[in-house]
Amino acid sequence: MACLAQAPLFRGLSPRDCEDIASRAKGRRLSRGQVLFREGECAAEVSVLSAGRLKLVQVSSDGQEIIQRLVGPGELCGGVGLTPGGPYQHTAVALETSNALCWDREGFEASLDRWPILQRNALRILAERLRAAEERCRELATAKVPQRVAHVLLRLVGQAGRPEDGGVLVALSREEVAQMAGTTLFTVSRLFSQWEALGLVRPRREAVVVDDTRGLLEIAEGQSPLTAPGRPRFAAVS
Amino acid sequence: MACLAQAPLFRGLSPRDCEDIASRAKGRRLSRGQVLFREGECAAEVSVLSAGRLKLVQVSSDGQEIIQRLVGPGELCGGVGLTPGGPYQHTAVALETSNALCWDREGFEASLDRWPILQRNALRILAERLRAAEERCRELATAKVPQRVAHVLLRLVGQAGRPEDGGVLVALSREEVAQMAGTTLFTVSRLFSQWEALGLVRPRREAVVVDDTRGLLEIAEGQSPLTAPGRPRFAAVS
DNA sequence: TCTCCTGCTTGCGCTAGCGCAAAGAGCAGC
DNA sequence: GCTGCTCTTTGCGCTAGCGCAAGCAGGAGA
Repeated sequence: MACLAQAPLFRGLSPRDCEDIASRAKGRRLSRGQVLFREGECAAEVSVLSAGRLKLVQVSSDGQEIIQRLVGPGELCGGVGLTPGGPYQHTAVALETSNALCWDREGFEASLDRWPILQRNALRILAERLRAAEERCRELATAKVPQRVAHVLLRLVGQAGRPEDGGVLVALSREEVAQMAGTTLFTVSRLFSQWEALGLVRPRREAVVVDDTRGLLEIAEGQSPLTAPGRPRFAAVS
Repeated sequence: MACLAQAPLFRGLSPRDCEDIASRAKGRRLSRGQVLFREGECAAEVSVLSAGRLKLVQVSSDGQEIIQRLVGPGELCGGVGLTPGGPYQHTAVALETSNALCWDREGFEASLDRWPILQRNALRILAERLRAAEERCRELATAKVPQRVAHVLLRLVGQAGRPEDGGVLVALSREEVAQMAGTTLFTVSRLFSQWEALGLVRPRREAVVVDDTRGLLEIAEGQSPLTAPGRPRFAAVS
């Protein structure tokens, strides 16, 4: 339960209050592939992940799946801030064996009222998440595919990387990376192959080892010749 | 000041409290093109628009501008939920003559503490905004350009449309529409021309009149042959 | 009325990236 | 070991949409 005190949601709360709140939660265990909640269902619970990792996916009307976000230990997911009775926005799928603390909506909102810091923290978390989502929009709207994939990889290294002989292993399939970057598994595969030739990454089955973060950063920033082969566009000169 | 009571932020507050809070605000008048705050500046204020319309823009490292959101009367913008001292996420530019009520960050946060409903409302607003941003991500990642432009137009009809002989006039330039849909002004112009031939819209200078909402909806949903000329993709059959 | 300016249209060429199909490569279970 | 399954790679063709440039047009101001 020590992890709870470090969760952004509980920052500033006394350990005693943390424990009080945690004691009201129901613990849920998920093995890889299991679903914590499903997009469109009535949002009955709010959860904080205590161990493991989830992906939050959405599926568009034509059946395309995209990954909106990964959730790691200490992070919040579920029906936060939604209007009562509203549906979950995502389907939460465990990427590995995970544990979650789950409160029913009513109980959680009662806690928000009782500990104002909690509500303040929730506001901060949503604001930060909104910032991230808008940044993603900006990137999808303006950046080329290689830049986006490189950026996704860099985020994943920080968020879900495990050290692996000299590099960092990111345990996601080509398809999942594609679903985070807004492209196809084919294109991701091709990019990985190119980057392997440059010594940036080592492709693995359902994973990739990142060796040269610096190099990926250059691609993500668009400084690499790989992403800016022609002439870059200029602003009008006065 | 009657509009304040209808602003989502103040929902559930007594008129008396509304007035109290409003009296602490500084009123600002903006004429078309003026800037209320600028991306990257220290976020000193929180604002509610009382009249007019703003666009919230971001510019990416390579100079591309995108429009993240429009703000209408009663809507909130500025430094909400940010960590103290953090920067504004957008530049707010008036699309027409506008009035805003502005609180300094400290005063606003004090009000949040004093009226818990206020904080609850802010949470709802951010959650809704997050939902919208994620939907936009999904669309940018999965939908084709004509679908996205049609969808932007439909949103604009509701958000910023003025009735105009039989249709609804949306007063944004091709470029601005492009910046909302993640494409170029050329492509938007071409689409408008096509749609004009179908009787869906009437292009105007720095504006467009939408005549057939239904037709645009079909394009946005991808049911129109215009957006799905080839074979649509299928899920694998068992 | 003429001029200028800014925004819009449209033709043209081009390429990034998609989508398919077929072949390879790990991994599990028998 | 062999078999089958799923994930991945890669060649190939194709087209949506970008980017430019040239010309058009609607307002504002002189």
